[in-house]
Formats: sequence, C-alpha cells, structure tokens
Amino acid sequence: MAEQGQVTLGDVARAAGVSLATASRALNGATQVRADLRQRVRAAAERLAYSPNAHARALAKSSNAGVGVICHDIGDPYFAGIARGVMRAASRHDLQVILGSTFRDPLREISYASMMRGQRVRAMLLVGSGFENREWQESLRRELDLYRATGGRVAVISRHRGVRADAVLPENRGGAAELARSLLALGHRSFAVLSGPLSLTTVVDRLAGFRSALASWGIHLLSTQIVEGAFTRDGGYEATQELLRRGLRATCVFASTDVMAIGALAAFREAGLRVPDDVSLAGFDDIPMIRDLTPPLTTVALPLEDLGERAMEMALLPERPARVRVERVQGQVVLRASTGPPP
Amino acid sequence: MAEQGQVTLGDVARAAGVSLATASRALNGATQVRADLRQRVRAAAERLAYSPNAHARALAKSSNAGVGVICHDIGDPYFAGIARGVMRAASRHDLQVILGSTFRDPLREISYASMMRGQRVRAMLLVGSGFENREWQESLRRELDLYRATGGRVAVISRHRGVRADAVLPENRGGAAELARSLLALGHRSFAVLSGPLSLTTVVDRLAGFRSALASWGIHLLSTQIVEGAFTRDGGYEATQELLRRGLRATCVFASTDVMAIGALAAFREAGLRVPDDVSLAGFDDIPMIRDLTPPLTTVALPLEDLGERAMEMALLPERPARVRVERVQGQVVLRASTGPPP
DNA sequence: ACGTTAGCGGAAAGCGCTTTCCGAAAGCGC
DNA sequence: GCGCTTTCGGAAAGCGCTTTCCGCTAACGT
Repeated sequence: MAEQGQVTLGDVARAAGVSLATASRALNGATQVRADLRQRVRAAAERLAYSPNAHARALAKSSNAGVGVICHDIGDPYFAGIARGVMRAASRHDLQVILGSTFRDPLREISYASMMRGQRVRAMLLVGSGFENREWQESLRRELDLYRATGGRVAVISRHRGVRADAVLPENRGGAAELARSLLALGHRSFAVLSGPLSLTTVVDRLAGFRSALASWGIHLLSTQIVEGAFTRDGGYEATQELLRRGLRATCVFASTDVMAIGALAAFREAGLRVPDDVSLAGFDDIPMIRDLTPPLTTVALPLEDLGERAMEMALLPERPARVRVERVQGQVVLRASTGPPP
Repeated sequence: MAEQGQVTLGDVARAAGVSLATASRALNGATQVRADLRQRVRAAAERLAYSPNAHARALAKSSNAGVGVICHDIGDPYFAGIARGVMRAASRHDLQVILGSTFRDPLREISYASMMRGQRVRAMLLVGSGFENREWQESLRRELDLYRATGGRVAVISRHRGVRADAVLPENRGGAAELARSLLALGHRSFAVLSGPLSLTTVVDRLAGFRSALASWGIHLLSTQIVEGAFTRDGGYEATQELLRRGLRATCVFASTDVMAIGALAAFREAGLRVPDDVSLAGFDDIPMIRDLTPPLTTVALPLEDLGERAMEMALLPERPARVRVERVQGQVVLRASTGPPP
C-alpha cells in the first residue's frame, strides 16, 4: 500500500503459504490446484489487493491481450459509430483497446502502427479510407508486413490500396451507383458532387460509382459541378458555397458523406435554396443524427456499429488463411425528404 | 522475419558488434555513446526492422507510456468530442491511449479500471457522470485508491461523488441555473424537464440548478412535468411522448442533454407541436450537430474538446499535490431559435 | 502389501529490456 | 613520462510473471 509498493505474485504466494508457481496456477486456473489451496491463494490476493502486472504477464507469455484501432478522427460520428462496435466486440473477447486518432496525418498513422507493433497487440484495425499517396502507402505496408511477420493480424475497414489485409468493405461504388439510380428515377438529370478529399480511396470510389451510374444514362458530370472539400461539416459548407459561386447547374447534389451533407444543407438554407424543392441533397453513411435534420437526409445507410464488430471479429479469427478475407457490406439507399423530384 | 521470430535488442547488438547494454543506450540516447557506434546500432536496428518490446521495457522501467480513458459510450457525440481532446493531449505527450466504453454498466467501469491498474497506466481518466449508487461508488473508490497507492494519477471529468480526484467540472448547476434565468427572461413561467437517469450526478446537478433558479422566482416544477429517460436520442423521444401523454403543462422544456433534446424535437414535431411557437426547447452540452437542426437548439455550451485536453493535462501534472485540483468550466448559454417567448 | 501410475507442487529458467556497477582505455596536469 | 581523473562499454542483476521439468505423495490394481 506504500507509494512505491507493488504487490507481486511472490507476496501473495508467501501470504498464502504456497510457492510462487502454485500461486500463479491457482489464480489462472489452468492446471489443477487443490481447491483449498486455490481458495487460500485467492483470499490472499484479495487481501493484499493484488493486481497482476500485465506487462510481466505479456512478456512471459509473449502475447498481449490488446488490440489496436487506428482511425482518422474519433470525434467524427462515422468513426464514433464504428468505434462503438469495436468496443463491444473487444469487450466480448476481454481485450483492451488501444486507440489512435490520426487527425488525418499519415505520419501519425504510421507512428501509431509502429507503436502498436511495439505493444505486440494481437490485432490491428485500420478504420477509414487510406491515403492515395504512394509513398505513405509504401511505408504503411512495410510497417504492417513487419507486424504480421511476427504473427500480428491486420484488418481494415473500407480501404487501403497497397495494404493486403482482411477487410470489411462497404460497397462504396455500388452504393453510390445505387443512389444515383434512385435519384435518376426521381427524375433528376443534372447533378453536382461535393466530394471529400480525392486523396482518399473511399471518396474516389463513391465518386466513381456515382459517375458510372450516370454514365450509363448518358449523363456526365461537369467538372465545374464537382467541388472538393474537407471531410467535415464545414468542409461541406464551404464546398457548397464554392459550388454556388460557380453557379449551380444541377437539380440534385450528392455529398460524399453525411457529415458534408449537413454542411451543405446549412449553406443551401443560407443561400435561400429550399431542399428538396429547389435542390435535392443526398449523403452517404447514415450517421444517426441526419434522421433528425429538416429535411431528413437521403443517404446510403451503412451499418456502422456492425462494421466495427465484424472487422474486429475478423481480425481475431484463429489463423490467417492463405488468401485475405473480404466481407463486402452493401449500403442501403434510404430515401428521405431531402430528395424529391426536380423542380 | 520468420513467423515466430522476434528481433530483440540482443540481435541488434550482435549485428552491430556491440554489447547489449551499449545497444540499449545507443537507441535511447540517454547516456553517452560514441557517435559512430550509435550510428552502427541505429543502422543495424533499421536493417533488422527492430521494434522494441514495449512490455519488456515497461517491466524493466516499471513505468508505462499509456493512459487509460473510461467513458460511458464512445459513440455518443458528447464523449466523442471529449475523446478528441484527450487524443490530442495524449499525442502531444507521446502516450498511448487505452479506451474503455462502459455502455453504462458500472461493473464494466470497475473492470476497466482494474484492468488499467494491471496495465500500470500512468494516469486514468474517468469521463462522464458517476453512478449515484453507493455500492458502486465504494467499489470504484477502492479500486482507484489502490491504483493511486502505486503512484497512479486519476482525473475525472464531471462527476463522481465518492471519488476524490483531480477534476474538470463543468458547472452543471450554474449552467442550468443560468439557462433557466434566460428562459425566464424570455417570459416562460411553466417548465417541464426531460431528465436523464437520476442515478447520474450530472443529471441531478443540472436538474437542481434549473430548479433552484426557478425557485428564486417562486416557480416550482410539477412532478408530473419531470420525466426520466435514457441518455439517448430515443430516450429523449420517449420521455417526450410520456410527457405529452401526461399532458404538457409547460411552455418550455429543458432536456438534460442535447442528445435527448434531439429526440424531443422529433417527438414534438410528430405530435404537431411547433418549436418554438408552441413550446420552447433547450438542451445542454452544445454537441456540434445541434446547430444544424431546425430550429437550431438553445443550449448550454461546454467546450468539449477542451474538457478532454485539460483533464488529460491535469492528470499528467508532475506530482499530486496535497489537495485535489479542481478546474471549473463555465457553461455558456447559447440562445438559438428553439427557444422564444411563450405562446 | 508392494509395484505402478497419475497428479500436485516447488525450483528454476527464461521473456526482452534497463541500469547499476566496474574495469579498461583514454585524456589531463605537472 | 607518470599518476590521476574522466569516459565508455560490458557483464550481470533484476523487473514480475509463466511454464517446464522433476521429485514427491497419494491412489490404484492385483
């Protein structure tokens, strides 16, 4: 109980009058120990407020009861939703979660990965689209390869050209295409896109899917009608303002993510444009809050919490099979009041 | 590079042709090592893709470069915002973050705390109101005392009767009182409250503050006009429905948190009540999204990200002083369009 | 009642790293 | 040029736990 004092297994053993080895076995319950002894050890441990040193244990067993999770921004509802699923899964497996939030800095992503490798985490989860930059992809891939070489498991959610790993992949292309078809069915023939940073694969895929669906109707996106913005509410807001400055030549706007769409909604409102009467607006992800906007936002729904749970489970599966596993997750188009027929 | 192979400091030392001790010093840079040797060691480490085993290091130094953070629900925007601040601070100090999400289960809270004690984290951060249950408080307090007895530091955000720890305390009472005064100033004289679970100190404080401000105007809350609900959007939604069933006898409704207020807004809309024309609505916290609701929500703004950063910094301060430190954080009443004069 | 087998508990060898303690080598003054 | 101080690098002792290896006791069969 002293400031410096750490109660060790040895102390417990002594207090219980057994050997160190017996104490260890009694507490971990693997091998047989006489019931009364086990009881005595347990009691001693309790009495001394013994707390096994996780590092010593990890070192001795050369395995660790932790997993690492790296995301772009834990404050973003998209990641927060996924993180919730991850926590659930981890808790089921009695694994602690080490969290990294890169704030979209690729360097930080790599440094987190490296730190987690040093921690010898059981598995690593990369959440969110990777960076399109070859150099970083390369660094990250190297880091992950090293990690796997020592038996680590890697899974990713939605991403990462250049990283060969088990993956839970939202159908970004397919979802966006499906959304485009729904919008076409509403009668829209001219579109604009508020795109996230085109350095992210997710963004590229969603744009590609959307575009290809339009193309098969012979509709092309004007380059002036694609505005790139940050992956945030304000990014969407500003991109929309830019779009309006350029002159909106579309009856329907697709934002790469719901978060951006929220910003767009605000910008439209400020500009005096009514959604969906003057312009329709759709997003992607189905983060919880958008149901409560006015109007509620049309989107492609992703089961965020599931995504997290499934990726975690996947990373925890027994042995790495020869081929990477890929679980594709369909997005579900949800038409809400933010989209309607063109004016 | 083999499946099992872990590159150790010994391997690096051998490859560099120096002793193990020298290798350690060369890499950590504390003591003097000849420049050329250090270079050789660095090169060898690089070549072998050496990754220091964090557990071995933690064990040897008996100190760990991690902090633990326990919150109720990482998926909740309130915690997500705080978590963002925490991550920033931790990243500044090169500390890894172990995250626990209790999903409002006190048992899980205690088990996280205990696990983090086992991890010998440098500091522990408890985020979110504590449970009002004496028994849990007691268990948690014991766990934390044990943790501190071995030199651990604890800080809390917003909470925890029974836990004596450095704290960042949002002025829940004061903020709610201030809000009440603003609402009174708008002309309201009859109020209803959508309260979160009364087992949480935060909720109790906010209710008390609100109530006391009313009391000084001689206004009392009818017990039928206080409805308890879960701390979620749906909790707010259902509590509002219950309130309507009981008969709304108020011109203004105060929800303990913004998240609940969002549910309330939906429920009012469904019931055909216009906000703020028929009823005014206010929340607490100022989570980002409520600015974009229709109408934008009046609330008491808390600097969420700051809260996280400050608590983290506080927990990391050099030595524990004799008295616990307390930083009080004022909430700022932000009047938005969800409140107006009574009908 | 004796030999055999099974099973329990103790001693000890690590797990990979840090760090103290020392001896050796190098640099300095007079 | 000799003795002394100063550095620098190596050997070794842990950090707290798990686990193998073994000796011992107890239980069983005939």
